[in-house]
Amino acid sequence: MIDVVLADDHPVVRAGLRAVVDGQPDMRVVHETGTAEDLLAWLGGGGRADVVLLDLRFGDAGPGRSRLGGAEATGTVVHRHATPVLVVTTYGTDADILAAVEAGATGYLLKDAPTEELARAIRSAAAGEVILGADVQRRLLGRMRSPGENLSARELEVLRLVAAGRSNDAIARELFVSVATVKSHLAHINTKLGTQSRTEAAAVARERGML
Amino acid sequence: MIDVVLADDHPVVRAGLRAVVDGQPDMRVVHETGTAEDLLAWLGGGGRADVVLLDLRFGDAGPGRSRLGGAEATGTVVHRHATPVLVVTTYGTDADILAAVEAGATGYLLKDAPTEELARAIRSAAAGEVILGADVQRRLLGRMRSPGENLSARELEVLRLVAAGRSNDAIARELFVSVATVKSHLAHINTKLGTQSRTEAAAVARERGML
DNA sequence: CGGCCTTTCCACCTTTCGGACGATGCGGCG
DNA sequence: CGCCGCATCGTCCGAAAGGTGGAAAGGCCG
Repeated sequence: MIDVVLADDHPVVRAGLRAVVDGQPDMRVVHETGTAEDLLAWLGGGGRADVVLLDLRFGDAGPGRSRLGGAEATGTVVHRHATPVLVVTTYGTDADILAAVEAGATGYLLKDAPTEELARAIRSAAAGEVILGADVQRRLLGRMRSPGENLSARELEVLRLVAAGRSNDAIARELFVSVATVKSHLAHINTKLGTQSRTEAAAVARERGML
Repeated sequence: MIDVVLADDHPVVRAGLRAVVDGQPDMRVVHETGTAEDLLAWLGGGGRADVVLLDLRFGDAGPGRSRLGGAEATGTVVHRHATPVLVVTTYGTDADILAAVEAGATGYLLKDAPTEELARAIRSAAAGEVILGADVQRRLLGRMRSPGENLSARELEVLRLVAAGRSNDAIARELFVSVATVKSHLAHINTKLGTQSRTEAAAVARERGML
């Protein structure tokens, strides 16, 4: 019997996952939670499971912004509690997937996956195998081919502000550097992304999920 | 007994909605579908329901792009089949909400709404009442207050290209007008949105879901 | 240690944008 | 009919952004 923990901030989705899991003869839901903190608290308090299903987007919409992201939670669960994490999320942007995989997620599925695929993935995850959905694999490959992610931390920071619509001057003031530096970073960004302008860089960044 | 039809392309979410509905003593699921075409075919083929729960985002992720959007489906169901539609979707951008409300949706809920709220909304919708989730109401108000959507069709077209990273020159060539015209539109856009630059306008446009 | 990358900055120059005018023609509306 | 909003073009000018070509300081790694 596979013990499954559900961690998703959408009650409806949680109910759906529960329905799928309960519909399988060889698995059951042992805990259900809507926040990452809850999940870690339960695991820290003696709870144990064979696999954790979690949504990468925790507290994304509400005004009480990100307290604990899904990626961090994944890392903690995998490393501290030695429990495989199967990430089940709605929108699989490249950045999300990469973050999850880097955090040590055992699998990554989109919510529009059929229920049989989900059940199969849970069994694989419980067995310790790494499984990525077909969609996800395609996206990962596409990402690898594209010349992405060479950006340094600073450059990414600049890019984020550019995408937010700030001017070079505003960015310079915000980062406590000179305008020349911002322009320099931006020049590198444009080179690395193969773009011609700040706006195009912002568009490409969004497309690739680097926001 | 309230007869409910589920229309959502995510099997997991569908299972969740079914679990919620089946958990209520006064309602039941009479049909379940993953595409808008299916939904319309079922209704057209003699099926009837007291309320339709549907996801605005149909066929959004896959490569086989949008065939029939949730908004169009909503309009058809409401007007042709005189059946109330309760939109239940993940991300409630202003544009989505507006589209749904304009299409005649009876209600609009985010998927992170608690199950009781969902059940209440279904009852209200079946009774013909218009109900918007608390989150949604807040967003709509915020939208109304903000000086948005005064943009003309042409301006919006320009804005879209700007957000895609095109230069004025490229936009001019793409729209078969002169650069002066593009600049003129952009000037109006910046005035209407209260922005200072193309990049900022693009950022604001994304934030407000005008993409 | 000597490259290599990152981050910071500079100067000079060209291109692009944005603001501030104005002008035309078109279509709707009272 | 005049007025207004929209779309289309124009000019002039200053500001912002981007390209080129540097340079210096610090970190990392073989």
